[in-house]
Amino acid sequence: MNKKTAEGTGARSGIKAVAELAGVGIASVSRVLSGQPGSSPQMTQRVLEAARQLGYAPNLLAQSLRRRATHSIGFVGSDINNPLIASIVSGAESVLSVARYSVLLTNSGGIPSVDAERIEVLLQRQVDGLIVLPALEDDPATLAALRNTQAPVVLIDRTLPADIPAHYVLSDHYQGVGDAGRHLLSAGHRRIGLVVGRDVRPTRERIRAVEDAYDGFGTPRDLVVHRGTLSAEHGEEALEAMLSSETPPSAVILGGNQLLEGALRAVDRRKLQLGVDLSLICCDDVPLSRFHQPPIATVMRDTALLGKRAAEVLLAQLESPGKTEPVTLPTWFEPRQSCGRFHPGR
Amino acid sequence: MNKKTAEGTGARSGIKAVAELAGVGIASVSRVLSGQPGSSPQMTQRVLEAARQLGYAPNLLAQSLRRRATHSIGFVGSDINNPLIASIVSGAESVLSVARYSVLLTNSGGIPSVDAERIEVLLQRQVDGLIVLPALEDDPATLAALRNTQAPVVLIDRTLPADIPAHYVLSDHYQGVGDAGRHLLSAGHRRIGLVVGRDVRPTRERIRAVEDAYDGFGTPRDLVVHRGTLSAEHGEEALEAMLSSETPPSAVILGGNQLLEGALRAVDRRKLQLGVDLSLICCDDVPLSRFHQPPIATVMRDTALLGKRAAEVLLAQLESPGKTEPVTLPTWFEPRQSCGRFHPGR
DNA sequence: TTGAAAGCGGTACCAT
DNA sequence: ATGGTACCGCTTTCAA
Repeated sequence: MNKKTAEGTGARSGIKAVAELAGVGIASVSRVLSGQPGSSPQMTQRVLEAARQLGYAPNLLAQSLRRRATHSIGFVGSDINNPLIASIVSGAESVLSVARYSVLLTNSGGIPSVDAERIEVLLQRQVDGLIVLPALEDDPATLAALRNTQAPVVLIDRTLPADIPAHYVLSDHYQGVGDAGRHLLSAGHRRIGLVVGRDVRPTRERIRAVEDAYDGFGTPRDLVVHRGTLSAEHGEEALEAMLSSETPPSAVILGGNQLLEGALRAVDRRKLQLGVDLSLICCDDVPLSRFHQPPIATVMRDTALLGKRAAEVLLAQLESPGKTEPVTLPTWFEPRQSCGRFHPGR
Repeated sequence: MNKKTAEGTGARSGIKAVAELAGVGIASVSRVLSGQPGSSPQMTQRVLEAARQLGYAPNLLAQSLRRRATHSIGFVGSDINNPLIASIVSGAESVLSVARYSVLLTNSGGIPSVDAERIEVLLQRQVDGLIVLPALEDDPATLAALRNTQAPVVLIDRTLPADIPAHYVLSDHYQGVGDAGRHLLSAGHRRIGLVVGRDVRPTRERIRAVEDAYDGFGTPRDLVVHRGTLSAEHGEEALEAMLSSETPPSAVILGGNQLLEGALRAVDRRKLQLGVDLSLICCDDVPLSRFHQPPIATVMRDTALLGKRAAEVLLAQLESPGKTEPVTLPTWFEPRQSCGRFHPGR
């Protein structure tokens, strides 16, 4: 298929080689290739032809250095293995890639110091912007790293001190978990367990939501909060702990999808029947949970949308910087058999 | 906490500013900061102090341009939402990040032309290497893109024409699926359905494995192969099609984890009891599948390891280029209730 | 040991 | 419309 001689010898040729072959100046080549106006049709032809012959491909590194823009953004999350995070990344990537931005992905493993370190590296790589899901909202190193840049930063499901110039895309956990709580209370549950992660916005909102639900029922806040990491292991531990207490809760809300697997292990071991012996509600969808026996009631949200919105906010800032209002996306409660049927208050 | 004056004014200062503040030459700063030998203790001190004061952070773009190495690698996959891919990425990222490499992540959506395009962009960004999971093994554009570089390329679960210089990390699908097939055959199944994706290595190996299993039993190859994408939708379609045929298979092997959800929809709709009315085996683990009622038999593999090995092979090539033998990682069959109990051949 | 200067591969200003 | 050239921020001879 080689028309001429050295077509596609490997993308080694630079703009200089193209200029030589075309017998024109370097500046002209740059103009034509970057689609700037002010080139005669002949010039355009010659350059394009030469570039094609040499199989020229621009060195984006050099271009970025000179233009002071890399057309790349950094994503810092805890763990891409979490389908929640994966979905967010995926959503963000989809809108960024149509805008021709590349994504630098980093996993911090949920370790605050790693968050900070990774943010620093990404900034050194001169990313144009950052989408961050930090493990903590008040880690000094992370905050320092974030303060250390002019590049726009979008946070997902976290709120940072006001002195950090950042943009926010949040989920309305309060609504979904509130509905879940009210559902349980009107089903007669009076002692509800809530498994949560670290003290970040979703955790606070979920607790507040259930507390307010109790208040709305004029019932004492008999809420059992279990804190830890949002892992399957913690899900198991948390359920074990709650269920073996003197006065175990009759319903449990899991504040994270990863908890479900562990929770089910504990439930299985104790041969409890979900929806009968214990009501269970999970926050965030898990692939097969609606096919579980019984199906697992879930507080849903569109996680891909979370990533998309974050990317959109970021792109908008890249266009024209400025302050923005937080974007809040809905969550909703989907009752399923695992949270049982109504039965009169005890 | 600001010791001196302008400490941390934003990472705007370059190596030049450091040199000026320290009252030394630029070259010396570079030497000290990049840890090269041949600097007096005083020089080292002065430079370090100046850098600290200015909150200097290197511009990795400039460094990469000059060094002709970016310390970054590109990952091209179909869809990070697939927990399988997510796990691979995660595994790769974990070993790359300890080697201080950054990862550029791209989703192709399983579209061959997008694969090619994304590979091209990553190469223009001068990634030092590539880990690729292309949708097809013979897409001309993708192959051309891959041929277009000196950078080492590692393929996962794909084999390319011999003229492409690439390295391979593969799964031994033949073993796991073979065991699954033999399990079904000895349980008395004679007509087995196999749902697969496009014509890539895993698909071929799985078909071959079941065929050989039939042969090993001296039984006619009564295999029903259904081809399509590896989506939940296709899983549903495939099962609908197979189950509504005149002579439906009594057992089905799903050649991809995403198929399971769809398959379960079809099974539920028909009120079939898995392990009794129909035996089902899924390739690759799905989070809750072992908690399903009944638990889903699965052909397992360590997907994170797949990513780790790929990264290791890549790093080794970056150290010292050369040809390598394909790395093959095991798969194994885990029988569970969904594939029923033994019952005599019909 | 140290620093001046020549690039890396582009972009963009400025004069022609 | 075109091309020379300074420069982006850093590394790396090379000479002092």
